[in-house]
Amino acid sequence: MLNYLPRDDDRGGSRLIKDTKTIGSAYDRYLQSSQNPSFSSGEPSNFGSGARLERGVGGGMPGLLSAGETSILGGRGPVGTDLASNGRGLGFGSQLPIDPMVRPGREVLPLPPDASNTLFVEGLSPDCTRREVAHIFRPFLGFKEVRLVTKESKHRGGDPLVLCFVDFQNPACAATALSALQGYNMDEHESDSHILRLQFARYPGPRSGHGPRGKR
DNA sequence: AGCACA
Repeated sequence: MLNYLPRDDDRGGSRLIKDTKTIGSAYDRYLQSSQNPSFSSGEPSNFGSGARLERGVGGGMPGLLSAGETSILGGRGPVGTDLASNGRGLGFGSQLPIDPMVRPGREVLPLPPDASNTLFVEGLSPDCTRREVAHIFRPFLGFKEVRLVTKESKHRGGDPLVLCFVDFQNPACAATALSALQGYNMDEHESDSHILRLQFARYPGPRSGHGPRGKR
């Protein structure tokens, strides 16, 4: 039997990403870079190609934001992305434009030494829901899950503080989301009351780690 | 200005 052979829509390239409208402004720079032809080869817009790769494991819109190509520092330079402003003294990425270990779909990304699979996010409004936070992170490639933690305010009568931990499949994916959403204002018109601050989680733990530690 | 889950 001839099984349905995959249409050459990945080759034809006639199909462009058209769902980009639905994404908010915070993702624009990444969408722009996603449309950059230079890595359109490495990043097949796997909307139609089902049998392609299962890179979009976590989310509904895979491939929109890939952790690989946009150097988390390069795409954005302005304000204190603490990744960039850390100034580790290394020319991030400028040294190795292309690495031999680069595989299609997973380029190397200059990561800070403390990078982990899990992001620690604060600055969420007390009434934000898990679903809402998940919506923010889900478009990012490699997103796995989000866990909200509510802590009581230190001051009496203060609103409880909501923290959250976001798991990704690898530190590169986490770093991309971190860089992209750093300083993201959840309610812009409400003044800068809630601005997201993201870090790598201190103790990523078994849940985000790739198995039991102690590989050897 | 705060880091949980196993």
